Amino acid sequence: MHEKHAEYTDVNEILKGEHTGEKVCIRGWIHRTRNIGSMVFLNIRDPTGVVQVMASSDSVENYEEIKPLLLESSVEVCGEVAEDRRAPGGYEVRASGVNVIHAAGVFPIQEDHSVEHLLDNRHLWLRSTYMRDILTVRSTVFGAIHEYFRANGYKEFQSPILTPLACEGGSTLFPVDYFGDEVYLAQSWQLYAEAAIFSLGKIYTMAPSFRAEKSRTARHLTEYWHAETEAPWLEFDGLVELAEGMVCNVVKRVLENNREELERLRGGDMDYLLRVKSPFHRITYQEAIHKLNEAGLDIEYGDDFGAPHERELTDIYDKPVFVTHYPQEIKAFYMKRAPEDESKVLGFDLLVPHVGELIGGSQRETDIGAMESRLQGEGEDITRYGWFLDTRRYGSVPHSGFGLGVERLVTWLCSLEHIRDSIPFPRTPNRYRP
RNA sequence: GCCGUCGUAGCUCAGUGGUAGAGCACUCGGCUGUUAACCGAGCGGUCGCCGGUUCGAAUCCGGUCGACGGCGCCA
Repeated sequence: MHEKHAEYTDVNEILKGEHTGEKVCIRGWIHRTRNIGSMVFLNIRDPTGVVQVMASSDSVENYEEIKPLLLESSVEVCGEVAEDRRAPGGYEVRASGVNVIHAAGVFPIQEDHSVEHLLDNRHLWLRSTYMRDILTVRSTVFGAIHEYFRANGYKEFQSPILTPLACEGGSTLFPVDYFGDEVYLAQSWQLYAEAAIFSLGKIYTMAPSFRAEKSRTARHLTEYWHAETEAPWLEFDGLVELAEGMVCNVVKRVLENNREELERLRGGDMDYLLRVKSPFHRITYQEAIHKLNEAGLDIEYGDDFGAPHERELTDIYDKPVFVTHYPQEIKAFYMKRAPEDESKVLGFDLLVPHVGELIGGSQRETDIGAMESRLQGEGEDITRYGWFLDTRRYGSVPHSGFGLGVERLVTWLCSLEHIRDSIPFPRTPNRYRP
């Protein structure tokens, strides 16, 4: 046993050659181990990287204690850093002391693993380089979204998670027993936000949203983080610019802060991300239908896009693409009609490769009569929207907002096969554990 | 909700009607420069579950449960 050390060195500093020849102490977990008689090699992982430690029966007094250590045991190691081409990464720590913090049991995750096994052991799989890289990018994404809105004068506003009403007719809600009454887990912040802009002005949030749809796809979660914004006096063109600016800021920040992680996750293909700068492509729904028909897909004006249509549109363009001016029949009741053509709405979707719809937004309808007839047309009980309709009764102003699926953003940035890896503990129709 | 694939050792899988297999992990032994170390030995099973066909079922049939992949719906 050696004495406690006040300072520990990050593994990545050793791998950058910053401590060669010095005595350092590191602490972390055994990532891999190789034992050849009276010498053992321990690859030690900390949050910054993995470095090889060499310990022999001559160099450490408790060699017999460390020789049988299993993967993921936690240790402190002190020793001299040496540059050595035989070591993975080119550097190793030649141990003079190894302090066993905890000798782990047999770790359930081995080299061979299935998707199912990794999901069952998600709490342990978080330790993988893969998950660490994604969650590091995710942290930057959350920070960049907060930063963008605050830098543009937006205040953060919170709405309730337990709510008595739906936001959009079609979506399915998770019911919750509220002392005998039925309430629901929120699927959007928007309706409450539309009440708050009259007080705070420009606002945003990042909060969980819940959808009880049994969507079995690589881009749906039942619980996801929803970045939403709402602003008074903001009209459609300004809204599109706001969305574009936000995405650009996130891309800029992850490229600045997480270049290494992104290169590992994207297999070195960074060209696409480096292209993501203003302006994005902007086409109308009508133009999109035309493009799709030209490309040989069978879709008529008035149909909503399916996965193949979104895929084709994102393939055509080399950057994210805004699709605007959808027919009002296929969009939500709260979207404002386009003044030049009442059959269309001032709404947009931002489409990106692989994940499809990243953001949906609109200028909001302010005509209370139009909203009421629209809700009735969808079979909604208008009395449940009483308080919300008050936002159109007392000093109504033009306003706009959008919602972004944060996990879809992370999935897109990291080029993930499935959205479940963009969140630490994914909730999907078939899975709510661990 | 619809379509499809798969459930065999702790993990990844092979096994198409006749005594349950391999690699890895783990345990023991060997090895002073390993790179997913290597060599030898050992441990390890209600073949998802229920029923049926058969002299005999991991294998064929029916049902059921679970997971995964895709579509639809959405962010």
